[in-house]
Amino acid sequence: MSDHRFDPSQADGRWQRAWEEAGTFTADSDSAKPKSYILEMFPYPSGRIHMGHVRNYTMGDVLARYQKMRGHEVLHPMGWDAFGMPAENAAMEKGVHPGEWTRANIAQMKAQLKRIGFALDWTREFATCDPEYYGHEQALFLDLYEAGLVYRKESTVNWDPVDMTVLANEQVIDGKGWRSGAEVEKRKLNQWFLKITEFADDLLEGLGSLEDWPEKVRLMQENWIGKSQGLEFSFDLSNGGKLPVYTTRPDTIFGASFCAIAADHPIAQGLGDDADVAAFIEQCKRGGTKAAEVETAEKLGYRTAITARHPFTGEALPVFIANFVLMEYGTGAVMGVPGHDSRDFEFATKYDLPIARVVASDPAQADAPFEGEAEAGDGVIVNSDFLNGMTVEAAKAAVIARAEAEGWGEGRTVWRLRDWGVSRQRYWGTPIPIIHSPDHGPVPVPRDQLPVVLPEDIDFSEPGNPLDRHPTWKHTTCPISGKPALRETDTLDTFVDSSWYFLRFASQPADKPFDPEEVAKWLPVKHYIGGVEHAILHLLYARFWTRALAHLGKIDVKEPFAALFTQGMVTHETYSRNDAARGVPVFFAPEEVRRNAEGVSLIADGEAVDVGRVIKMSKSKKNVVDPDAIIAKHGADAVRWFMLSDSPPERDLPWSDAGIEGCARFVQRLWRLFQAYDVEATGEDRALERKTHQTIAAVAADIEALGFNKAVARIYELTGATEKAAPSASRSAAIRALMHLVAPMMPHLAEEAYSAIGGGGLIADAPWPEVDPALLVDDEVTIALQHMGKLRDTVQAPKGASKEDLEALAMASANLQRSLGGAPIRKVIVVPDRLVNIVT
RNA sequence: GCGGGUGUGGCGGAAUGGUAGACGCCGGGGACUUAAAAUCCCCUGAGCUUUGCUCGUGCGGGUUCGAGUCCCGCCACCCGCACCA
Repeated sequence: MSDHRFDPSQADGRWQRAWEEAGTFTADSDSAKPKSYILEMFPYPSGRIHMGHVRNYTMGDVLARYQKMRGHEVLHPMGWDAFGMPAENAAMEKGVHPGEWTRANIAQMKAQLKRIGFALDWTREFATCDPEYYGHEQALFLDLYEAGLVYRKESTVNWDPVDMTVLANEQVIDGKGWRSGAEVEKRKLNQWFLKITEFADDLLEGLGSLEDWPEKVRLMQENWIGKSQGLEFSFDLSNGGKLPVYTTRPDTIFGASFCAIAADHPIAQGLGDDADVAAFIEQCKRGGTKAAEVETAEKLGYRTAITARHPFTGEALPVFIANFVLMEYGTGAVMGVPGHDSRDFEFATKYDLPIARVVASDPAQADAPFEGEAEAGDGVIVNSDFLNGMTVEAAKAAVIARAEAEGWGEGRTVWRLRDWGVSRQRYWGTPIPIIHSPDHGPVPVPRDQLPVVLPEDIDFSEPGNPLDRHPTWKHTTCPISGKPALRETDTLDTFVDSSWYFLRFASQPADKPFDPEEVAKWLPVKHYIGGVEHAILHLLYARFWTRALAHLGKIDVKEPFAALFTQGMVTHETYSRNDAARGVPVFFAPEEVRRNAEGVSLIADGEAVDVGRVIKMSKSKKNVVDPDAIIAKHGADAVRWFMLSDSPPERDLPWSDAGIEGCARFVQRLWRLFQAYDVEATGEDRALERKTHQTIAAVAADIEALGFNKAVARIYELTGATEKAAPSASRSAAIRALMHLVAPMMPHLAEEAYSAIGGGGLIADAPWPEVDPALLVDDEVTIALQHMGKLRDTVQAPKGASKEDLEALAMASANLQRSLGGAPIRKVIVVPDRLVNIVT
């Protein structure tokens, strides 16, 4: 070793080529080794890799390289979630074809990923916009269709009345269309749905087996599926009709003071001839479809002339049309119990309806007043006839039993989970392989006509769905009658694309979506890593597809991801100035500002800028740092090391220039230490040997638990200890161990050093160092000496010393004796190898 | 609004109910150098009457010989909410 500095600008590329030429990371399905499938959520090809990707993929990369060192055959693939709205937006704004734009982005991002040196099997790469991929997806869609898991129904969308187009939730800003600024309306369209609810129970049940998923994600999915037991019953109406309602709180039925129905409920629609009712229903249509908007909107109601007869008291309850009742959930109608439901409370207060107490902390509190809000908690039932004195649970059962016995209602399980609407009125997605025949209705496209390929010649100059406007594409013939027919012009939700891509990575036959035998070899994924923002939708949909395919007998796994890890975001502080003229902040990028002793100033004019909070990197706040620039400056290993250091992986990682510079310094520091490797050195250093073996074991445990920041800290410690040690065989062994320990994290540096000492072959192919268990335990420990739990002294003791010996050592401490001050000792607590605590 | 999470020095964080602040960054002092960079060494939670003591893990209570950790009640911030991916 002669170079004084490690030069990533030439080493990075050299080793990346070496791995590629050797096929080091190409997964061999036929290998006899144990298999590990390591997967990170594949990226949307937005154009540039961002730090969030780098963090996500670095974590997966460390696991993949580590598992390989541990003798596993590793599958670590990469591909592109390539359909979606940004490509269409680019088409509208810049006049580029979505396909061209996407392909160019993929090429650019792939080159970026390669420069970071990830251990990826690029032979399995694909993009979801490849006709081959989405053709197989169409076949799977038809499989589900034929199995009765696909159907069509009306559903509400955000409608922009000016642009005459359907808007995504993110395109609705404050209830207005993002381009037109027009107030968005709710509109009904016929759309395709997947019957995810058919698997609701199984999806819920399956959560219990996912032990290596974060508890919080399982909880979120559980709440999302939202299994609830309740009562469905019908009110007799004053107009002779019936009103079926569903409630999860039948125990509070004596507290009901009104009924509320959705604006699109048949009864409400039936009253639509009345101008006031029609106007109110119109009003309810305004605003977007987002849950957060619907639920924070002011509760509005229209009191109809109809009343509902209470099944027990016979009282006539007013029936309202209300904007907070959703037709999609339950029966689209509720009984309002203001005392014990916060929405009902707000509504009753506004419309001056009675608020009765039917649950109290104890029977003596039966007439306690409410303190400005509903009480949804547990208690005993009061003011409720035959339910009085029961617990909430018992009363629920009693009401359901009574309703069933008397035949006016029955217990029912209701799910919050709704069927998955997969129709999108857009171009850049998988065409839904259905033909609408004038004689036979919707008919599947015959399998031999798949894939239904998107037309290339499209026009984005007008709003609306380009597929629908295309002059010829949708015109075809009915597969049954041969008569002219129209293609479905909706495309599939891009979540469908990401619901089975992990199966395609495991096997890529040309004639079918995947090979079940290959899938069986690799699945389930051993570690699946991605952002917590996917905790519910993507992960639930992927679990659903896997189940549905297992249900059809196509694969033999139900849960695709054995272990899930959700990593935090990469954040950065923001720099801004308030634009007085427009009253909004103007943001500056990190490279536009300079930080010095006085603070942060704009390079352009030298004047100060406001330093804002540390938040997620985003283009709109300009607080982004481009990985390419950083790699060019510091090398891939420094960036990878930064991604793993300091912050626990599940938490946010604040980017800082000082931090990356520290990492780059550490790369050089290790390089200097590696140069001190001396194969001929002799002599033992027991303490360093111990430290080395303890570190190897601890780093392995930390990596397996994804505690990368802790592994990094251990490596720093061993580095420091090794630097300080005098030359010896033990020191050379420590240096060699360090090369292997950092190999998954700083692979370029590790290869360079390994080759320089003549390690032989690639360190990427070398095994993880062995640990001598005898060296893992220390023979001396530090004992804390406490008085009343306060530290007074510490003392060294042999490991495993007896309680009596430890107590004697404690009593010999002058500091402890001074604290005791001769007070009588009431108790002595001795924790072996830890502490002695004297209680006086 | 509903669901989920997070909170420890100037900063990122560490800590099976048992020595709070490992490790890193920043900062201060020193060495080397004609000088700088690089590198190396030392210090670095606050306070005090400084052999040592007191306070200190978002806030207020509690359990315990002992609480960052367990329990109860708050506060602040972040994420998700079904057409962003």
